[in-house]
Amino acid sequence: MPTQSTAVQALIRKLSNYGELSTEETRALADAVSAQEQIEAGKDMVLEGSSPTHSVLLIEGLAGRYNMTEQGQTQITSLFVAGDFVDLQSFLMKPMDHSIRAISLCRVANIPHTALNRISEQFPRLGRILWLHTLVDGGMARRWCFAVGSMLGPQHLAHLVCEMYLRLKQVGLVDGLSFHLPLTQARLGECLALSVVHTNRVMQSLRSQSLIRWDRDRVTILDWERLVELAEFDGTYLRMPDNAGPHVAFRGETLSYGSTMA
Amino acid sequence: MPTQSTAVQALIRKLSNYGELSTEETRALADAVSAQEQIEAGKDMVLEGSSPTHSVLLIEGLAGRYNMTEQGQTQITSLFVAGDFVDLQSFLMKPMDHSIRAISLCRVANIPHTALNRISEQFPRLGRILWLHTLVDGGMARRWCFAVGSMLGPQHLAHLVCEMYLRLKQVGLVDGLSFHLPLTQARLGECLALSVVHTNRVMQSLRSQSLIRWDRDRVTILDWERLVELAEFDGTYLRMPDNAGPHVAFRGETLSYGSTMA
DNA sequence: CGAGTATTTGACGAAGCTCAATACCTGTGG
DNA sequence: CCACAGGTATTGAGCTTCGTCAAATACTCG
Repeated sequence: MPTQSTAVQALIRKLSNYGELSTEETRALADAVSAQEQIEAGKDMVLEGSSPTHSVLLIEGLAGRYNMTEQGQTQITSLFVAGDFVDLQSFLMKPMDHSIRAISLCRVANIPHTALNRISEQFPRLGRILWLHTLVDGGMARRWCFAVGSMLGPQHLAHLVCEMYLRLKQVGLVDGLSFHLPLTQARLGECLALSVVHTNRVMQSLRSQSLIRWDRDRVTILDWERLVELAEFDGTYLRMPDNAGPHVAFRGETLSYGSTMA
Repeated sequence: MPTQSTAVQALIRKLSNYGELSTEETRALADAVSAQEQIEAGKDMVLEGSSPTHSVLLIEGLAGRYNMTEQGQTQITSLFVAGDFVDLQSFLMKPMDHSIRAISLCRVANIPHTALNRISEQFPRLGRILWLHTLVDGGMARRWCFAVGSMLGPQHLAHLVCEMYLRLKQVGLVDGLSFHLPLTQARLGECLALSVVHTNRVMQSLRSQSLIRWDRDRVTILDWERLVELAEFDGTYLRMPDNAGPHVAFRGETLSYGSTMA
């Protein structure tokens, strides 16, 4: 039986990317995390218009942030993997202006906003780290927007695969150049702002160029270098401490998150 | 000669949307704001790849956050108006993963990150308000992404006009249903992810429906109700304290930003 | 007036959408 | 084991939105 500690471990791993955590800080977080819950694939875990009293931490599974037009067209604006806070911003900003849905079966834990309030008062440095977490989330949203607006189908898909590879690698969920990504072509189209039919054709394009294999839930990168080149991928915006990709070039001298905190 | 106090006033007005500021907090901010600078239209004020030591406050003018593809195609992902912090996130997150350009002649002031650090330690509540400011910025980026991904030209332009109207109204820069917006069709196309030619045709579409007038730098809304309807516009994501539009419906019971702070 | 920029128009091509049909895959009950 | 149901992937055909190229028009400033 997975215990609460699994949730805390995921959270600690995520946050310590942005700064070391003391024993007291770790304990404070551990005390704040609720028991885990399961959420079925396709069910919403946070609803647009609601004013949450706690934030949701994703322990396992794939989730997505989305908005819908009145005709029911869905646009996914972020994907979340294990270790991600899916709605930390709801701590300070309510009501929700989007919903969050479990794409595969998810395990989540909650942290009450009262606890976040206490933690960030008592441990200002940890509060900073939480702030930074929301900033990285915002930076990823801007990059997603850039991709949706300026890339054609194949480039965009290549970009998404690069991003998901690095994010999953960071949390230890890749196997060589292969990883589990339970996105149907319909969901993928909602990420790329493409119809299902065209998503299928875009995927065939990358397959025929021997860039990726995508079989059911399993994605395999066949040529990382060419994939990065096609995507014009630069992972700076992911704010990862190590250059996680096999050959990824990060621009900029040194990655210095929160240098004013040092 | 506009003095430094102009900058502080704009900043105070902006931040007090999210919470009242005490005299001490106001003074701390005033002490932190530098003298003003001018930045010519078309010049960058913050560069991708750089690691700023201060954040830039826009006092007057129009600025835009953008990314460019290798072939030089530009995507604007945010617009900034008077009173906006254009890169508050660089306080904690460096290096920049995008640039910010003056679209018209801009007046700006700087706040050193060392000062932000001191302020947020000394006045935790004000620190929270700054955090919230970055969250609202992130929320606007997600909405922009939604719009780019899911709206056709005319609806998207209508949405942009609705947003800019409310944001400019909030800082007192509208005259009835008319406002100054120095965006050429080329720049507008970079916002909407459309070519200049098509942007022109989209604009003619809204004009021929008698929804807007857009003459040089001046935009006039001719029928707010129908414009909102076309755009499916819901201003919740702007987090404005009052329902600023002539007839805008905000969804959600009460706008409660930072309710955990109360 | 003349240069430079911004807007507008026309014609044609490319990217992507919709509709419709077909194939495939997986789990269920008989 | 098979048949079936429901979801997912794939293909083709015709259409829409939007891009590119090229040219003409208008506006602004010196």
